[in-house]
Amino acid sequence: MPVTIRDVARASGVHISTVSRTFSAPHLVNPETRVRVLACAEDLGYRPNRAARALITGRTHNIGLIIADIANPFFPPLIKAAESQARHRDYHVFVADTNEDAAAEEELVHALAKQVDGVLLCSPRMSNSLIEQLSREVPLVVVNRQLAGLPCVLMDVGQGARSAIEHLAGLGHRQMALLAGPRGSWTSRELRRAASAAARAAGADLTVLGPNPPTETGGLAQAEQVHRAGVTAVLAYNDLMAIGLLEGLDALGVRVPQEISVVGVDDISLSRLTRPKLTTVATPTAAAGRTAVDMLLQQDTDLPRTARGGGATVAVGVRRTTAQVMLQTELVIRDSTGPGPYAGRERPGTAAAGPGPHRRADPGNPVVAAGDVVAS
Amino acid sequence: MPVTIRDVARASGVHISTVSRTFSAPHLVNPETRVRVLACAEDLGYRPNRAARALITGRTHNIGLIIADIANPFFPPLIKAAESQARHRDYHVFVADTNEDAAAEEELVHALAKQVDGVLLCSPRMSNSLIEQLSREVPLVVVNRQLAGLPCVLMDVGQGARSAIEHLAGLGHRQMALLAGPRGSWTSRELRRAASAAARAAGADLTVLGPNPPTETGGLAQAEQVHRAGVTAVLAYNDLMAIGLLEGLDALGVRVPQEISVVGVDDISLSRLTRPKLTTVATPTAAAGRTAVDMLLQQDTDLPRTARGGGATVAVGVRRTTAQVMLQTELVIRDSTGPGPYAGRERPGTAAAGPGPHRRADPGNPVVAAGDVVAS
DNA sequence: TACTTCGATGCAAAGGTTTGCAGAAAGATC
DNA sequence: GATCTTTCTGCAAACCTTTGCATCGAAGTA
Repeated sequence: MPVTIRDVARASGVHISTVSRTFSAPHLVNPETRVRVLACAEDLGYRPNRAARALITGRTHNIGLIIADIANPFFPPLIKAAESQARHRDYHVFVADTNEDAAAEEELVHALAKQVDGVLLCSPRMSNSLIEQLSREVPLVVVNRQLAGLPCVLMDVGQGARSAIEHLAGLGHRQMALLAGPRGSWTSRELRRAASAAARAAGADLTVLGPNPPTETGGLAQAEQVHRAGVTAVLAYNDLMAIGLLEGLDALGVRVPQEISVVGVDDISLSRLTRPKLTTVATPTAAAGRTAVDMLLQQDTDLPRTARGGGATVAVGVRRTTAQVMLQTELVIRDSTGPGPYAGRERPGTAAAGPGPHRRADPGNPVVAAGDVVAS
Repeated sequence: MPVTIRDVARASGVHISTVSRTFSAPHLVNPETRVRVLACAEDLGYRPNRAARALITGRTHNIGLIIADIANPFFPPLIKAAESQARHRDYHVFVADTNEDAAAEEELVHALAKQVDGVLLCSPRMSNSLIEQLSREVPLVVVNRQLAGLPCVLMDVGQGARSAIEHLAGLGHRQMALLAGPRGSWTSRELRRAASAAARAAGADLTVLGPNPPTETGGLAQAEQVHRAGVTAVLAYNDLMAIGLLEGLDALGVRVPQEISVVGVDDISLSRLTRPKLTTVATPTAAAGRTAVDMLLQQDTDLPRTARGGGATVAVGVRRTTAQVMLQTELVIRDSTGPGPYAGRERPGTAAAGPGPHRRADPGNPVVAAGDVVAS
């Protein structure tokens, strides 16, 4: 029933190899023949069987996309961008969800390895060493994790945290809390590192609460803790947690931003819809998706998959380019942050943020810190 | 470099066919041999090549999932459920996003057809006839669209709309509006049909506004229109639009629910977070995802794909079961609906909804309306 | 002992495509 | 007119599995 290359060949009176070339190397076939073949193919509704093609070329034209949680609104823009970028290059995307589980992650990489040309690992929860190990099984691009020797797409949440803390300090806050993210998250560590340093520089105290699940519930559950800690400003690991916190504080009768200021990270579309609207560190998720796909496909064209032909395939030192791309973030000031108890009594050296809300700019050009590494 | 079945065969001193059987028909191989082979396979890190297997068995063990818009929070729970159900059965899910575009939908079905065993078409925007035509190319299960002769998973939004309208009428509303969804949406038509009938029965007027894009922006853009229409209650195509509408009304200084009551559809997690919290018709999205996968895989085991062997494969009338599953919805009353101008002056026959908010019950058992159809 | 049965394994074809190589026909060069 | 190119097409092997059939040895039966 399914129409194969053979049917087309028969219908157009040429050999199957000519049909094959009509599609994969058109310049090698006579224009007249080509149009005839194409007409027949169109007519019969022929579509090349990708499995068969994959078998011989070693390329499936699929890429895997492993993410922690589709339900987190942070990811869909990334997925959409990755998908559309992939589609442009005639690739398809396999999306898989790990439910924030490191074990599921490993399992999925294995399962995907043989049926994709590469995997995008987004916000992994696995250990670095495990990721490195898996990268020997299938080409990997890692998003939101820095890993020497592997291509990474990073968002500069450190800079974002710094801006957020400076913004808060500028508003006169001295007692702050950081709602940490899940264990195993590079972003969370990065956030914590940068926020601590920035707080110290601004002469403010920073209490770290967590780790927490990166969800509304995670934020909600910490509301009381935050309240008891006596802080006047909070930076949350992501917007979802910030929103949960907003909920929880509201339930406790704590007013935002009058009593406590809240800052999120990600700038998901939801953050414009809460009351008060959320001040947040915008991360360029779509750009990250696009960039990651590009890097994977780049890497992929570098190293040909099938070593057919001649006997002992002497591995002459495959050259793997492992660029690391750092994408910029930006603080978007809305209504969930306001003056703290020390407002007006600012310390010198802490830059006061301008009064008007920043509008989020274009994702901007990636700051590329490329490095070449020669692997075996 | 990649380890094949041949490597395992060599290492364990048996023929490749024995290795193959060790995995696909273990009962046919001697237990001792089996453990030896398995040990070698484990040792070498062998994973069967799914492309090669697909080529001969005709099954890819992948399924395609085509949805209108991943960024719509309605879909992620469906995707997660589908994925986890598929994984249980050793299947993987290809997720693709059409950006609400009917043409992209068709294109994607074609592209996916050859590399999946079946496709889940969620909330399609294509015409019925096109869907039917595509279903001859690849097994299809349709979600949120009723189509004779094809397996469908439906949510009873009609019932939901009825409950919503009755709830509003019970609160004393007589002038209502329906914010329609996108063109081509079965759900939107269904909603409109049921809401109109229910409004008529309750002696209320129902103005239909739309079609609209099913997004916050779509709802926001209609706020002024709604205001001008002089209605006191609105049923929106989905929660996202309802939330956008909430925004827009707020901007116009219209208070919800004091001046206008708003009801959404879907019960996305966000609807608990808006102020006021959204009254909405909960749809069993996760159950829909699970059910759809089950139906697809069921259908798939029914009709063997490859007709190898014996000469003319006389099609003796393949029996296609085309069950249609209708899942129940439920009205969840929160804070965005309140008394209308006719409160207290209720007409007999309109059941007043209880005051306490309904808690959403378990997804419940599907109401199955199964039918057997003999196709060629 | 001769014959059947049965369980385990090997053999080889098949699935749809790509691709190096070879052959043919046509055109160019001398 | 012979030789060399060039352009196009055909041939057949290869990719990695699965699977119907054949084989073979051992156990069971008469």
